[in-house]
Amino acid sequence: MDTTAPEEIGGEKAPPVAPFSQLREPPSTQRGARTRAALVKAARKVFERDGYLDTRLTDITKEARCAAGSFYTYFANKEEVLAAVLLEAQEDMMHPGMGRVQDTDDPYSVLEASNRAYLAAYQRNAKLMGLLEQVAQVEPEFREFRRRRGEAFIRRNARGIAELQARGVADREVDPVMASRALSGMVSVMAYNAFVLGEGQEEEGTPVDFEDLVSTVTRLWANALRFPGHR
Amino acid sequence: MDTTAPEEIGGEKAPPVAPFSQLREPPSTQRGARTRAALVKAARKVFERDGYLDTRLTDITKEARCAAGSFYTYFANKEEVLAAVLLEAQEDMMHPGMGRVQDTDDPYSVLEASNRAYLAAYQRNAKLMGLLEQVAQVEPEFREFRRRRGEAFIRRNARGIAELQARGVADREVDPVMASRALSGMVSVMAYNAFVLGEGQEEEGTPVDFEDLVSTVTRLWANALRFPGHR
Amino acid sequence: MDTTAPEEIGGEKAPPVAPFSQLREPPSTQRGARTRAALVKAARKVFERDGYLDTRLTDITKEARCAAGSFYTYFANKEEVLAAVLLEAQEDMMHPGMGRVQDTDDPYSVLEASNRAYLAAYQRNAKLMGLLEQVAQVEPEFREFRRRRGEAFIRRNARGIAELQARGVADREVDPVMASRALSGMVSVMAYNAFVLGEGQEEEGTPVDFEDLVSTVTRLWANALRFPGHR
Amino acid sequence: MDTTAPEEIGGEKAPPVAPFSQLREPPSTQRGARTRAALVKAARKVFERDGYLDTRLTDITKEARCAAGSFYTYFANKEEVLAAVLLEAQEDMMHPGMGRVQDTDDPYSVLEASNRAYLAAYQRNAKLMGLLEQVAQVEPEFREFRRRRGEAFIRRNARGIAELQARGVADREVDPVMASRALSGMVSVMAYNAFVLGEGQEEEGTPVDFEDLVSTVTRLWANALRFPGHR
DNA sequence: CATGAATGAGAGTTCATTCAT
DNA sequence: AATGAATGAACTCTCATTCAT
Repeated sequence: MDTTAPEEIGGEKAPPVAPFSQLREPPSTQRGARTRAALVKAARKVFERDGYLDTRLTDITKEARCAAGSFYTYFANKEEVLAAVLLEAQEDMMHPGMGRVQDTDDPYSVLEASNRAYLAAYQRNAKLMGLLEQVAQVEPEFREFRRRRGEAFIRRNARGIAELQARGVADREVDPVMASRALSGMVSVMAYNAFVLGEGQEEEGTPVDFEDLVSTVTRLWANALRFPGHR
Repeated sequence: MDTTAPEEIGGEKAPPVAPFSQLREPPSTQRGARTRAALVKAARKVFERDGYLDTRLTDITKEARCAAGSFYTYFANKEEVLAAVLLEAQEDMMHPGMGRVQDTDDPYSVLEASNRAYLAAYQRNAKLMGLLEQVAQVEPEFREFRRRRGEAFIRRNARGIAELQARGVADREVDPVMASRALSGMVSVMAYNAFVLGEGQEEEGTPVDFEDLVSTVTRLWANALRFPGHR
Repeated sequence: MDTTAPEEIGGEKAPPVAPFSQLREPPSTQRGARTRAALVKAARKVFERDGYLDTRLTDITKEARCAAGSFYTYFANKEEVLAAVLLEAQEDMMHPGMGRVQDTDDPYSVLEASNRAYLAAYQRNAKLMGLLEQVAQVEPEFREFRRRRGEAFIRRNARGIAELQARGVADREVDPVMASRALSGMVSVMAYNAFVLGEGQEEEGTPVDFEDLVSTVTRLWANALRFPGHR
Repeated sequence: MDTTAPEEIGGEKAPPVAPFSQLREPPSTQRGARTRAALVKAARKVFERDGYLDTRLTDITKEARCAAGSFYTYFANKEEVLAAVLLEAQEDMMHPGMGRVQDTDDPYSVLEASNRAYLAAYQRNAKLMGLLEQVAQVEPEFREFRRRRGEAFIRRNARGIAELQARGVADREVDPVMASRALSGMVSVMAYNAFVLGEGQEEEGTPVDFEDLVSTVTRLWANALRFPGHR
């Protein structure tokens, strides 16, 4: 219930949005490649630490230990480095890689594994996801990026729901796409609240246990689609 | 399933956060009151049009037809006007006022009415909700404000779920608070996607019909809690 | 042979070019007017001293004894101050005001007076004329400004030549406009060489006497049109 | 009336100005010679296209298909390439090569041929002349270069005028040097207006016919010196 | 209370020049 | 000789905030 080709985002279907379509050509020398990599790494670190808006270009170059001007050898502006950062993290974030689900045909287990994988990936990249939410509020290109990422998940889940409906496992009354929007959304809000907002506020809220999260959303999702055979 | 005292936000339980604790005392003269009101109104307009970050203080004073300096007679900074704007809209946004649901005890109808009221309120204040999402990404005080608003809904819905569980109408396996987080979250994402992001993109997506929205989320919510006696 | 309405430049016939169409509205307070005037005055001084390109905006504000930011209260950029400077000097530069030529009908005297007035005005504003030549090489709007200024002189001189031809005083073989282009051009190069380039190089060239200049160009001009009755 | 030794500019009389006194010795290898030539050629192209100021060194190296650093193997800076470009074009610009004027002693025909040759050369090198005007406004060394070039023409024309005066063909009242300054200036302004400014504005002005130009300036020049025997 | 000009710190960006490879 | 990445000084412009009138 969770397998999208990476090109589906910023790829084949829709044309990539501005800052993602690499303008600068990749560095031709090794030294150049090293510097570029250092900048991307530094950018991720600083963005995650200070947020997109509070990051000055010089903070990045300082962190990457290079001159302010060097930044412009590789990127036209803040947006472009961020795009590079996201592109680099994309793989891991889109392919939760849910391990091998025992090839039980049991839909509940598959669903649970899928959710666990999604949530684990979200947690691993929590800082970046928080960053994406922030930038999406501010830069249309990244709003679009976020939308496409979301759509990819919604589409693959809608496909899964439709299959289950065909097999008589899921309620046929609901529209698979609408249901997918709602349930995928449900999972992502939970993830956002737990891993992005939940961080650093252990003092004031309930820290939410990872497995509780998995089982709650899985249970609700299964119920919502009226998986049969519930105890 | 939807009745919170307004003070619950920015009120009794938790102490109000900085920009909401009015520093300035209300203007003493009538003229002052008029100017202040004009500023708040202008601020809402400009914020909704240009976004929080792209709004310059002078845009607000220009819109309010008063001098730049006058702003500081009433507010210390951008955050404070925004707080005033939100406080003013709060009432409508927290008390969806779901009309009189026929005092049928039918939980499904009550749920549906509640969702309809929530979604309608969200739609009415869509611009402002979008604004809130934006500021929450940028100003901690508003992140807190948003959290409290969310918590209020979650708490009242958790209470409703617990009641239904007590009456044997809802699945007793799920934790009422966790379930409320998940389902309330589900509804709010749908609202955000439909009314905040959905605007102005009628061309590229499915505009989503309001009643479809209501029935989908209600159906999924009811299923998730395993309301009995489905048609 | 020398009377143009000031509006003829940047006026009625052709619409004014960008930096001349004052964007900023004039300051409403007296203090504002004072600051603006100080900036224009300072700008002229610095421009004439350092040239357009080597002038930093802060040089101007420093000279005007105001903060860097204040500049932008009145002008959008360097071009706009320069436009203000030129506009202010325009009057004097376009209306040489050749004194009262004895109403002798003597065309030679009239011509001579006209040339003397033109050259005197050029000399008075030599620095500014040099500046104009510089900017015209760099900013199309000012190239256009220079062109219009030139055209104004050419047109009025062409009119004068045509009249003299009608009265039988000037050679009827030449085209009045072409002749005016050539002869007006001749006078302006001489002025440029003498007053703009001639300055500060007294050591290396012949400083050229003002009256020699007047009589040379007048004589050549008269000859070129074959004024009769030469001694 | 038009024969100057090439050394007269940047040559014998006055010592050559900085960027013209070749610092670098000519490249020793063939490969070096090729690169240098490519750079000069590229520089001329880019300068003429973008103007001196808007040309970045990398634009030149890019056009020449060589690395940024290679530039400094041959030139110390922008000025120096430009000097090289001008030096290369100099020959053609100084020796209009007016064909063989039938050795009629007819001064009018000689004058006309001379003017035609001058104007044709100007037209051939119009872009470069425009460039020279631009740089002269910005770099003293090129102002000096332009001055010397002008002086060369003025001197040879002054000599011509003096001869005609001696032969009784030209008005003896005028000072040959002053007259030459004025009349040579007249021709060069006309050329500048027609060939440098006139380009690309065919739509808005009279494109000026080449032969009209020749005959107008020749006629006015002859008149100004009072050549006898006018029809 | 209202006004609107004045302030000035701070950010992004460019590009000639250097230099290790 | 050639390469092309690295450098960093310099400059413009923005806007929240103050304050004299």
